[in-house]
Amino acid sequence: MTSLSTNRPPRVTIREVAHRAGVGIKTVSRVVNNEPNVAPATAARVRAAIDELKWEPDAHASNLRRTTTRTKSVGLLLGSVANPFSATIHRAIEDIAIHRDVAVFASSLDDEPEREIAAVEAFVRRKVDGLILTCAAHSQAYLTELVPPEMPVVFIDREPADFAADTVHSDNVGGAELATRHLLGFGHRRLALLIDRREIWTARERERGFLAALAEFGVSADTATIVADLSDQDAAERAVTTLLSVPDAPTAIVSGQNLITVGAVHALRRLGRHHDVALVGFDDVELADLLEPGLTVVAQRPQEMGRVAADRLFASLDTGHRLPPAAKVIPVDLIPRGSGEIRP
Amino acid sequence: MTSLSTNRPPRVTIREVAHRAGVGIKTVSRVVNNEPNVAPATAARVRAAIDELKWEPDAHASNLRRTTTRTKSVGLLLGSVANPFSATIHRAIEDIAIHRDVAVFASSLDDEPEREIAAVEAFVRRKVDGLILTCAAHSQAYLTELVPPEMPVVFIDREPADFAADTVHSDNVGGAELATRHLLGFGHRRLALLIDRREIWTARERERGFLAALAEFGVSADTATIVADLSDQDAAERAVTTLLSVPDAPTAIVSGQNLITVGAVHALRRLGRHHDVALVGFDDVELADLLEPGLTVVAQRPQEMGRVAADRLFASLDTGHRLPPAAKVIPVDLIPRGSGEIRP
DNA sequence: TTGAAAGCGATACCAA
DNA sequence: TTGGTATCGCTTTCAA
Repeated sequence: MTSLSTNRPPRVTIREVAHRAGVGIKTVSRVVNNEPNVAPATAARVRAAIDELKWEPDAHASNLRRTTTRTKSVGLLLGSVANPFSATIHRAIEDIAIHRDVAVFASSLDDEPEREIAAVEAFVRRKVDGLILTCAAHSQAYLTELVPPEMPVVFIDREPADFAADTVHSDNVGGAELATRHLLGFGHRRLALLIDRREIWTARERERGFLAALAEFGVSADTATIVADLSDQDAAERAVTTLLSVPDAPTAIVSGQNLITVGAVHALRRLGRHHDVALVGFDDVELADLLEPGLTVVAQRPQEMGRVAADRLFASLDTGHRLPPAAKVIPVDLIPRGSGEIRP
Repeated sequence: MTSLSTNRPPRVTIREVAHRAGVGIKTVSRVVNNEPNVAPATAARVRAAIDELKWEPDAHASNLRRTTTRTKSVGLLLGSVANPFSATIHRAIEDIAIHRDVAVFASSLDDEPEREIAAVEAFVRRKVDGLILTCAAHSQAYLTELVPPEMPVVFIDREPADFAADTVHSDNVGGAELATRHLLGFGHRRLALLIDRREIWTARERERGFLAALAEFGVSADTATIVADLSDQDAAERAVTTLLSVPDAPTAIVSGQNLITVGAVHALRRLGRHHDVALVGFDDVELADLLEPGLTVVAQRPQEMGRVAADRLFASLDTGHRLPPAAKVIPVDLIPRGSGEIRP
């Protein structure tokens, strides 16, 4: 083998454009970067030359010398891109980003703390302009040294610890209260709560709301069963099966998350108890209205969450630095469809 | 405001590392790029200097001069990141990419041709290493001039036109045949097919399969109703309502896509015909097994599709050039759950 | 309003 | 096995 032919395609450079337009390269640079002090006629000639030559500025070359470099990309950390809740957030963010010609990197964490850090590292290394993250780790202190001080960060769905930044999340306490109060209002006194691992902030918040509603109705927490550590559908299904097999079993269930809800519905159906045990799920699921009975849920607004988070991120990006951290709480909506209106 | 302070952090450069290690910069370059011809002792000294100075090579500077530049990112074009089918593909690809430290950009096209081209442009401009795309445009000829000749491209879910590259898709014709044959086997003779716009390749393929099965059973295509241009749930719901309002209405429905299936189920329920009109959907949907009757579907294997597509992309990337285009057809699975086993 | 010259931080080539 | 030097394509600086 002799000619290892670099085969580099004959790139069009700024120099050729400048020559074609009969100006200096600095003037071409001014035009493409919308800098002031270019005569309209000159700018027009330059633009014509750019079009004729089909020149595209080389991003690497620009960013090399530039002080404030933008990759026009953002990093998004989610539970899983395959989870409908996360996917809806993702789409909402993409819809805002695309208007600004910003591309979105997404990464699935599966609630594993190490993956959160690895993903942040990976995105920072790729020099994303900003980060939107659903945190999985116990503390976000690591962000202080990992993320450049001017890079905007927005937390979505969960509040961070040891790191101050914008946060957007559902009214978890209020939503769980609403669900629980709804069941209590229908006469239930033996309730169960099914939640994910307590390391997860939303699980803790929803538990707080559940307990607050019980207290409000003067129902002792001792009469309630709380099953935690339910991180997938199968675990939830097994938990409900066990739950209902004991004497004085709960007559109503609050599910703390969409996967748990689906698992619970499966269990109730298999046991033939779906017309008998009340169920309210946190977060809506597809086809919930077509089940028999319809599935009552406290619906979140993932699209709104994504939109608000993206707006906030771009606001920081526009001002050129992080805005003072603010927290935005998104309301939830109780949707009665049948399963939550069953009496004990 | 006075000091617009560039605030550029004092960057560590390769020069300082070379000085510290007592070598030339080219030797440092050799070490970080694992090039041959470096004495082990020298390499060790260089590595020590890199660690001490915490030097990280500047990606922009490297990529500027480098001929074969890798950003360790790939672009993924999907129907919508919020559609469960697309989202599952996305996740499968991410799971493979992450092992190679490759990040994934995703873009939702909503089946709009212009967005396909815009998304490809956006990704090429960001110098992704490869592209996986569900095409929405009529022709992919544009890729020839838009995409660098060595950049690997894999089509997923749909076959491209006017551009040869790897393709991964379901057995659409076979799947539609399977669904239709299933209904014909239960005695149905007046069938309806609900599909998306015929510009979409999968819609055309599934129509072919539907017609083939009819022919196989000696049923004239004239007795069948084909409703096309159904691109969302509402349209499907309306179509089914209209469909069943005429005399000699179809007794069985084949739905060509997940959104259409959900719309059809809604219509049947609203009309109270769900125990009466048979339905087989293409592509599985969440909770399908808990409906009454259960929803019979021809399930696709989105996870397998994503995995195969990603494997193929990385195989091309590993060899350093596009592999000869190959087509991989992924099997589908008929899952009988009740709605497809209703007799006329 | 304009442009010439001096980098930016790495890689490529070639001589030592 | 090494390292000097010429780039890479653009932004910055500064003088015209």
